[in-house]
Amino acid sequence: MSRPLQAKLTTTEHNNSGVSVIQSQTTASVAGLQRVPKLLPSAVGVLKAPPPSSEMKKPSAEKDSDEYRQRRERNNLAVKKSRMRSKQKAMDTQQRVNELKEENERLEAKIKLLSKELSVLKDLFLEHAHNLADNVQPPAGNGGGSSPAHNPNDTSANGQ
Amino acid sequence: MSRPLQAKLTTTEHNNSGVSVIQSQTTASVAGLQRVPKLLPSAVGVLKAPPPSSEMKKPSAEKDSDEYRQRRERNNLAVKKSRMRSKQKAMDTQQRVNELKEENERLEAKIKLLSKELSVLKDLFLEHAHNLADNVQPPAGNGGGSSPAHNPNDTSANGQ
DNA sequence: ACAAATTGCGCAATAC
DNA sequence: GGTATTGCGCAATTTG
Repeated sequence: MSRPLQAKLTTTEHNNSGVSVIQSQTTASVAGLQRVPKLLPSAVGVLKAPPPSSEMKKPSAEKDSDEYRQRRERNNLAVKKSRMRSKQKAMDTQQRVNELKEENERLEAKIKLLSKELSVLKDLFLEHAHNLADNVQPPAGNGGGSSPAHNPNDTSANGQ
Repeated sequence: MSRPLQAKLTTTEHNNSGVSVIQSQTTASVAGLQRVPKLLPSAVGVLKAPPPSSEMKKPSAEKDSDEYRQRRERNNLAVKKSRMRSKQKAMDTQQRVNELKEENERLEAKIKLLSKELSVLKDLFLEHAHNLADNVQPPAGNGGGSSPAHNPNDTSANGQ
């Protein structure tokens, strides 16, 4: 029953319509507290001593304090900034994904092209090789039988 | 007054590990109630018509309402969910970037390899072509002089 | 009209 | 002693 309601117009800026969220806040804050801080092992050790006495460290004053208000405002600013950055970063990352995707396609296309070129050259090579083989073959005692059969072996399986 | 404190364990989900940070809690809640200015920013824009009468749409009741509380809780849940997703998405995107980057490197390496292969083949080709030219050249009146000299021209600059 | 999903915002705890 | 981050709840808005 210390401070019913009146803390609203303390601020010197933004909105502050008449709407009040008094108790809901309570609830909220309670919920907030509920959650345990992640770190500090010390807390763990402390969880056994629920100080029944002295519930609130900063009961009334403190929030009226000019200083408090100032700090809050500063923090709010920082928060805003931080969130903006965060959002920006997310967008940048997304952008990066798009760029990389494009680049990827480009590279893939190039690979395709090179592969094709390569296969053409290889074929040409084989052909020539065969021709050469046929020509080089000394027709020793050639009895009319022609055996141009060049073994149709593998085309050098492109392993990769 | 209406709803002192007790709203914490109403929910049936989330953590609530045994660990408790009692006093900070109190402080927090107090702080929460204390300040009220967090209402609608819309009000800011509405600065032209500050309805003196009927300040708050939901003055007292409404928040006590079981229904209100229920709605809030549901929304809180939804918010949490949404935020989780958002965060997850961000992480996924980042992951995607990494994957794409890797893929990119792979592709780039492959391109390098293929290029090399290609250039080798091309060189070979040229060489053969020259050899052929030399051979094909009818050595008419071969006087024992051997001229295997095939012009050492360019190695087909690899244009890119 | 309604419920879930998003979004902006402030608070407080914490990390740095 | 300060800013930066993070989780959270509220309320307004958007979306289906």
